[in-house]
Amino acid sequence: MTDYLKNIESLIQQKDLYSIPIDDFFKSAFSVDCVIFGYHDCQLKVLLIERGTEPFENYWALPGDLVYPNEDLDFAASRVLKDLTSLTDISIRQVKTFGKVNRHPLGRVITVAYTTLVETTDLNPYASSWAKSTAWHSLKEIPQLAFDHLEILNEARKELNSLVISEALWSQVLPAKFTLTQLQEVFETLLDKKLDKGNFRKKIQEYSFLQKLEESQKNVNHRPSQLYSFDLNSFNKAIIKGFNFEM
Amino acid sequence: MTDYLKNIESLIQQKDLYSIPIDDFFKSAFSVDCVIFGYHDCQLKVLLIERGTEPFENYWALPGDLVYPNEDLDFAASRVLKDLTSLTDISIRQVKTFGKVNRHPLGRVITVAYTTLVETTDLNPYASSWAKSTAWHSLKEIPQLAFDHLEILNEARKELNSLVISEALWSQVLPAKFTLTQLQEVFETLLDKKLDKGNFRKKIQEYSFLQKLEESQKNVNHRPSQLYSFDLNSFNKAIIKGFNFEM
DNA sequence: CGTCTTATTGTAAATCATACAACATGCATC
DNA sequence: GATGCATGTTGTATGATTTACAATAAGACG
Repeated sequence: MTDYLKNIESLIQQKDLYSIPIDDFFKSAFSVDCVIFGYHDCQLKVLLIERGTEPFENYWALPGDLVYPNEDLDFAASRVLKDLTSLTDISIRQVKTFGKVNRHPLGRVITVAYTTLVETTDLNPYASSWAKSTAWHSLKEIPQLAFDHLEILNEARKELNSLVISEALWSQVLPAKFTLTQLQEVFETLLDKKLDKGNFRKKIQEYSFLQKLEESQKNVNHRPSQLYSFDLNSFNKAIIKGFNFEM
Repeated sequence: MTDYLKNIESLIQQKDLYSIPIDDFFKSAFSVDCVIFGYHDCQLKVLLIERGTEPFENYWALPGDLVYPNEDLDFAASRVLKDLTSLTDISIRQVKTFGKVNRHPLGRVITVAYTTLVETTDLNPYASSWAKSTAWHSLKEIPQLAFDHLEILNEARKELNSLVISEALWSQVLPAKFTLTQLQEVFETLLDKKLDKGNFRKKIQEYSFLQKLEESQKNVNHRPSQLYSFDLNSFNKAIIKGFNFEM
């Protein structure tokens, strides 16, 4: 028995569970599953992989992975995202942990769900060796998913709206210079409702994190729109002030 | 190698991590830690245990436990609560999962934090065999805590306010028949601010989950107050309708 | 220049939040 | 029983915010 397991043994003993062999506790693993939402052109999709191995071979699933022994949980989520999409510096947030006993047919695996929002065209997702393919799926046409991934997806979708606001995830799907109409479209897509143009502008501009640029749109066959950029510093200050914002 | 581990091996192979020995993945465990807030008489406290064993012997810590091999995660949280307080039928909610590599000195242990709110006097918490003592601590006087438990406590405190509203946790700290003043006191304690009596009443009564009873207070040396009860059915209906409520 | 399209600003009405006051009611005391 | 006390309960005036909708602005294009 390794030193490591001896340590673990002392852990177990703390809990007065002498009747359960120590090995039984450490026959378990944890994984991360990523719900990567993609936005493009007023459409919201989610990135799924097609599994190439059992269990659930040929099923679609959320991209995920076991967590490395020496890897922080949050880091593992960023790694899965990066391996799949090559995107870094993307804010990815924990949603919830799923831990039913039988959620994985091969053993006890609890999984921590993470979610984020990216621009669909920012990336060429590629299938890793054990996935047959990857594809963006409209949220209205989700195929049957492996494991409890449909439940995970639904929880993440619920979480998305608040993250878009509280974490400014919207800034990840807009170009560095954007118009207020583009910004409004992102909100409308995510909230799945029309917003009044005038009211949206009044409200959003009360917050200081929108920086009016000297520039405006070019080559459009109508009145060109003022361009704005996202000021992360002001946004963080606003968060500290305790900042409350609904649409 | 057991069948179980063979299964796990196929799990690992899916991830193309042949360079990492399978055993390394399964030298990890997961636990639940419970942030049990206690309310009584306009005071908010948290239930801590004093550790009787290493690591962190003699430190105060959140009550927690490893998750049994055949136990759902949510169930484990209820079990910890029940073992410690004998309370059942209490709504306990997941807060967040903490998974830094070195958060536990003895090995890789990720922990899922849960939180709830109970009436302090509803229970006599008793120390289990590996805890020297348990006690309610005021949130203003938290001793040094074991592990990353201070961080967990702070996250749970942030979550508490929204749960009090969205999950009606307040109903767990009031008697079956209560006055609006009592209800207001719960909100004031949790939000840590005074609320206007008239406005509070107007707002809270717009929601249908407060049921006016035929009864009123007895034996008080002032005008007796109308008693109300909590109607869980209406509350659930309100939630389905998508229900938004701030104080 | 006139028309098209979208951007931007304005405004009236309705709704909601806030602060504060008035009144009600049972108990205690005289 | 009349009076005062303490808290419960209801009302209202004010201002802030939201909402719906309209008016105007500005560049493209013929």
